[in-house]
Amino acid sequence: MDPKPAGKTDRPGKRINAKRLAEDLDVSISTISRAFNKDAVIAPETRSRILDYADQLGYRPNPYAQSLITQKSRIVGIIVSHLENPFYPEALRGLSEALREAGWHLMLFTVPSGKTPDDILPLAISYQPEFVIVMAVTVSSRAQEVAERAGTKLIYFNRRDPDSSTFYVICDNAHGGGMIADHFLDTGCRRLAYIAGFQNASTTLDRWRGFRDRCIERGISDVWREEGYSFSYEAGYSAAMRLMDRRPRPDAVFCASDIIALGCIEALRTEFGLRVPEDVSVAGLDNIEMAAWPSHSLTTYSQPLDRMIEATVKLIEEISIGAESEKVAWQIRGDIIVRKSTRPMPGGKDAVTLPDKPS
Amino acid sequence: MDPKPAGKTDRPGKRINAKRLAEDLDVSISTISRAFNKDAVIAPETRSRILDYADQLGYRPNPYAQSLITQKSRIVGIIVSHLENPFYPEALRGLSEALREAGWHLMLFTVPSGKTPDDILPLAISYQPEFVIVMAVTVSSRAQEVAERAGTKLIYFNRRDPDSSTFYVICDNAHGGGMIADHFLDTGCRRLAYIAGFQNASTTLDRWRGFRDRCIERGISDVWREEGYSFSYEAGYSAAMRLMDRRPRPDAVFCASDIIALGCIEALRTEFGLRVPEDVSVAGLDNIEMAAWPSHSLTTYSQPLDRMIEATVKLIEEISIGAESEKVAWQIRGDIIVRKSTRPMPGGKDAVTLPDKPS
DNA sequence: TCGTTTGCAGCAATCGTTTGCATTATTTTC
DNA sequence: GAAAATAATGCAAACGATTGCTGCAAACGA
Repeated sequence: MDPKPAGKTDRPGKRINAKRLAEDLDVSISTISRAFNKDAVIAPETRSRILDYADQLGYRPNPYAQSLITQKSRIVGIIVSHLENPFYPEALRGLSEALREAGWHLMLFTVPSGKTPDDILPLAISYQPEFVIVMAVTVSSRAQEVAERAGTKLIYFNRRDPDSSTFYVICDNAHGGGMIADHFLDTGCRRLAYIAGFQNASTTLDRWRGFRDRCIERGISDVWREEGYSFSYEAGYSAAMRLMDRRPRPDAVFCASDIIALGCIEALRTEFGLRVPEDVSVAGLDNIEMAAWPSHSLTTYSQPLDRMIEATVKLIEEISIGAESEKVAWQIRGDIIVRKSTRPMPGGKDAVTLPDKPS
Repeated sequence: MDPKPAGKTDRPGKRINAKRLAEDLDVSISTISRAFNKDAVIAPETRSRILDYADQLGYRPNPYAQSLITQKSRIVGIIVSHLENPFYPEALRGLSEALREAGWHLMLFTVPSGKTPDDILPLAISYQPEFVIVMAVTVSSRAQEVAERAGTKLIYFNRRDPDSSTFYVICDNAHGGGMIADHFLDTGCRRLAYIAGFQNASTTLDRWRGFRDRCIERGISDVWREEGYSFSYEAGYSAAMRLMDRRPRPDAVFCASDIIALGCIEALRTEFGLRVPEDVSVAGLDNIEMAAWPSHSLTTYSQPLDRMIEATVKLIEEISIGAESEKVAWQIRGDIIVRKSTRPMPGGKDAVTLPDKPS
C-alpha cells in the first residue's frame, strides 16, 4: 500500500521537487505536473495518488520554475501613494482579498514622500508582474510606455488619464459632486464652496466639475473654490482657515474627500467656533469608515468600492485570458449618504439617512 | 562604435534575455550575468559596455530565473489582519519603504474576516518568500512549523509568542502601561480602568500587566478591567458603555489601543454626556496620526515605529546573510505623549506636551 | 627566457517546471 | 479478430539565469 519504497520518505537534504515525487511514485515528471494542472489529461486515480502523496510530503510546484516556463507570474503589483488617507487602506484590503480569491498574488509598493509613482514604477515592473494597479493621483503618460516595454499592463484605480487610453476604474465623481450640490441647495444653502484636493488629480477636477455645473444649472453661478493641494486632514484644516477668512462666509462646503472634510470641520469648530451643520454644512466624498463615527457623522457620497474592486478584478481576468476586453474603462455610480454634518431637509424628511452609530 | 551588428536592435518577437545581449555584444552569457553581479570578477570596461547596452534595450535579468537557480527570492511576505486599525497602515507603509530600500520585495496578504492568519499562511508561503512578517494578534504555534517546512522564516511584528522562540519585534508594552498608570495617578485619578483588546493577544496582556502592576505598586489594588474583544472603534465604544454602568464610575480609562480610546471617548461624550478629561481621563497606546488631531488630542504611549521597523529589517538582513543573529527578539521602549484627553498635571507644568494641531 | 601568478572570459551543468509530440495500453468498431 | 480510435503516460526541449571549473593571455619574477 505504501506508495513508495520504504525509507525514501525521509530522504535527507534536497528539497522535494517533482522529480522526487516522480521517482517515489514511479511515474514521470510530466505526470506530476499534470496532476496539478486542472485541465490536463490524466487518469483520475493517478492524479489523486499524486496529490495525496504530495500533500503528505508538503510538496507544491515551484512557482519560479512555473513562471519561468509559462511566462506568466500571476502577480499583480500595486502602487499606493497615500496610505495615510483611510480610503486607500480600505481599497487595498478589498483588492487584496478579491485578487487572492481570483488566484493572484499582490506585490505592494508604496511611494515615499518626495517621490512620485513614476519613480517607483520601474521597480514595480522589475518583478514582471502581469499587471500593475496604480492607486495614486499623479502619473505621467510615459508610465504607460515604460510598462508596455516590460510587458506589464497598467490599470488606474480611482484615477483616469485624460490623455492615454489606459485601463481605469473610477467612481462617477462628477455625479457625486452634483448630488452634493443638490443636497446643499435642497437644504437651503446658497453660498457654496469647494475645497480641492491635489490640483491636477482627475478626482479633484471631476468632483469640482460636477459640483459647479449643477450649481450653475440651478442658478448659483458663484461657487468658491479653495485649493487644498492634497487629500489630507491637514489640507482640509488649513484650506478651511483660508476659506473662512472670506466675506461673506460660505454656508456649505463640499470637500474633495472625506479626510479633507474632517480636517475642515475641525478647523471650523476649533478656529472659528462655528457649529456644523447649524452655521456651515460640510460634506465629503468617499464614505470612509470613519465618516460614520458619531463624532463626525459626515454627509458624503460613497465610492462604490465593492463594485469598483469587482470591476478591477474582472478587467484583470479578462485581459489575462486574452479576451481583449472592449470595456477599457469603468465608471461606477455611488450614492449620497446623508448624515449630520449637513443641515436637515426643510420638509423634515431626510432622503437617505444611514445610522451613524457603531453597530 | 555600434556595439552590435546593425539591424539587430529591433529584432522582432522574442523578449530580450541574456543570450540576446551576449550575441549582440559578442560575449558569453556568463559575462552578462557577471556584469549585473556586484561582486563578480569582470573587467570594468566590459561591465559598463554591457550595462550601457542593457540599459539601451531595457534589459533586466529575469527574477524568476534568478530565484530558481539561486534559491533566494528577495521576497518578504506580510500578513496583516486588521488594516482597519490605522496603526497597521502606518506600520505597513514604513515597512514597505524600509524593505524596498534594503532591496526586498513585499508581498501582501490580508486576512479576511472570519479567517485567521493561520489560514492564510500556506498561501503566503506558496510563493516561497524568504521571510513572512506577521502583523496579527492570533497565530497558532503550528504556524512556525508550517513555515519552517517551506524554508521560510517567520517574524512577528507587534506581537510576541509566549511559547515558541520565533523572532519578534514589539514595543515595551508593559512599560507603556506603567507610564500611563503613573500619569493617571500623578494627575489625581484614583478609580482606574482598563479596556482590553483582543483577549489573548500579547499586546492586550502586556499592557494590562504593566498598567495593573504599577497601580498596585502605588497602592491602588482595585483596577477594573473591561473586555473589548478586539482592537477597534466599535469595541471601545461598547466597552465604554458597559464600563460606565458600573458604580462608582472610573475617573480614568486606559485603552489597549488608540482606536479603542477614540471609540471610548465618543461613547462617554455621546452616550453619557461626560466630559473628557474633566470627568474622565482617557489614554490610549500606539500614537497613531489621528491621535494628534485637535478633535481627539489623545494622550497616549507611542509605539516607536521607526525603530521597530529598523529592527525588523536588520533582523531580516542578518538572518539572510546567514549570520544567525543572537538577538532573536527586540523589545523597544516608547514614550508617553501627553495631550488633552487626560487631566493636566496638578502643578500646572506638563511633563511632555506635544502640539496637537496639524502642522 | 621560461615558469608562475593573475585577471578575465567561456563552458556546461543546474534550478524545477510545462508542453508538443511520440509511444504505449486500452477500448471501440466493423 | 484486425484495424482504428481513444486514453494515458513518457520523452525531451525549452524557460533564463548562476557559478565552479577550465583555459588563455598578459604580467611578473628570477
